[in-house]
Amino acid sequence: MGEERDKTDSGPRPESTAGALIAAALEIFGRKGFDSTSTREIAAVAKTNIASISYHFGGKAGLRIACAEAFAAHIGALINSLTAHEPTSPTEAEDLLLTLIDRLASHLIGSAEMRPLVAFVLREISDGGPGIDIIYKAMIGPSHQRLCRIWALATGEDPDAEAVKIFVFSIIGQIVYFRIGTAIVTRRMGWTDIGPGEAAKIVQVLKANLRDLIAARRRLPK
Amino acid sequence: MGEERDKTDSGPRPESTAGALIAAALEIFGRKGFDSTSTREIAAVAKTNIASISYHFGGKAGLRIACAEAFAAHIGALINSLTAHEPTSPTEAEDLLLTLIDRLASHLIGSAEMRPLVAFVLREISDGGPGIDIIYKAMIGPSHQRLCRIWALATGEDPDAEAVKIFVFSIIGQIVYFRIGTAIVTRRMGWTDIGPGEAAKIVQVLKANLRDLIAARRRLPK
DNA sequence: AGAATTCAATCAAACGTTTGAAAGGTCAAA
DNA sequence: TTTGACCTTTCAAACGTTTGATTGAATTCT
Repeated sequence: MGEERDKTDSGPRPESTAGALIAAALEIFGRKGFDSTSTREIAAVAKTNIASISYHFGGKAGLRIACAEAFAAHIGALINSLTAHEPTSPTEAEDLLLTLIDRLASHLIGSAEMRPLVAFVLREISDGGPGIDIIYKAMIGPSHQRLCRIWALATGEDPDAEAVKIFVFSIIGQIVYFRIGTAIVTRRMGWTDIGPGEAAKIVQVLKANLRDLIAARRRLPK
Repeated sequence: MGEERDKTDSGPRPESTAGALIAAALEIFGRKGFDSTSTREIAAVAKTNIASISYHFGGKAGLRIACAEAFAAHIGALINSLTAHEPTSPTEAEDLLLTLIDRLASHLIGSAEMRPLVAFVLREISDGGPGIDIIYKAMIGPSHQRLCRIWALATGEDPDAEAVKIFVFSIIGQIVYFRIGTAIVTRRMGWTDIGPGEAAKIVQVLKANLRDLIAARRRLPK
């Protein structure tokens, strides 16, 4: 029973061997994919022995799940911090919506700190990996539901309507694509990469889009 | 100990070994990723010997590039067929824009025929594979540039403006996400998968979004 | 016949995992 | 305080399997 976690620190711990393995695996899994990552490379980056992976996580697959759990734990606090305030009026909901999209996009696109975590999650999703379940429950499910509620309050639509759910996904899709298709975007834009400066320009466009969409829906009577 | 193969078959199409390998690789690469796909599985699906891959394409990496080229050739005709008509007025541009998004989204999300091709391309993009160059030149570059032109005509903005380019990517991102995040979307929506029926609902939302965004931009004076 | 292609068999390298021993820590008994 | 048994953790080495690629003979086509 060698399971222990440090509650004072957020994210994977670089101190213990298990924490170092999770941190290393999270980064390499995200960058190269699960199958393309060898246990030897993970152990080397974590500065430990290969056998530690089997010892602590039962194997490579177990380490993958531990990475998803570590991400969920790390992102949980961030989600909760954004869930503190609940809007009561449509205008308040609109402001909150714009703020949330700003934060979400900045973290997803621009943040260098979040880059490995985001890469891991996106790869897990597009690969249909076993981490989807954990990630969905910890992050996507609650976030999407909440965004639907706020959007419904802002526009007067039904938060449980199919079209509203799809719409919220389309907004998220706008953001996610700039991470997935970074190689394409940078090439077309003439950028070398998407740093904070480029991310700011993108966020500006996405916020303008959302503003226009809210205005268009608000104009329609219930 | 072998099974006889009738070469004088009257099968549906007499496919060459190279063609069968490309078709098989395209499908498996798209579904499982390049590294996770073994040459043995490709050869088995293509009903040929492993050595054929090295013989025809010089190796696994060569087959990957051949897949990208095959996709580019296949998609080139489709792109050209949509590029036939050039709009002259803003309203004409708006109609064309909506039509193009409809076609693009239907092919990307709903089409069962295109599914393997789309999966391969998206994986190549997110993996930063060597096929990006071919795919960009054959499909993404021309398409994006053209969409920028049409959008600019519809709204009176500058087709070379940075914000316009980013905006067009955001529209594409809306579509792509429903392919990338199919596992997430179906789970939240309570669907089993995204077939033609679900795709139609999504396209409807995306077209409404685009309509609203055009109206909002059009309203602003030049 | 001669070139082009496909085949079974085989190669070295890399893979994830396992092994048994060594190292580190804890704690009750001496 | 010292001792020694016990448990956890780390380590080098090796395991069997699978990988992409290659070989030379067999087959097919021109």
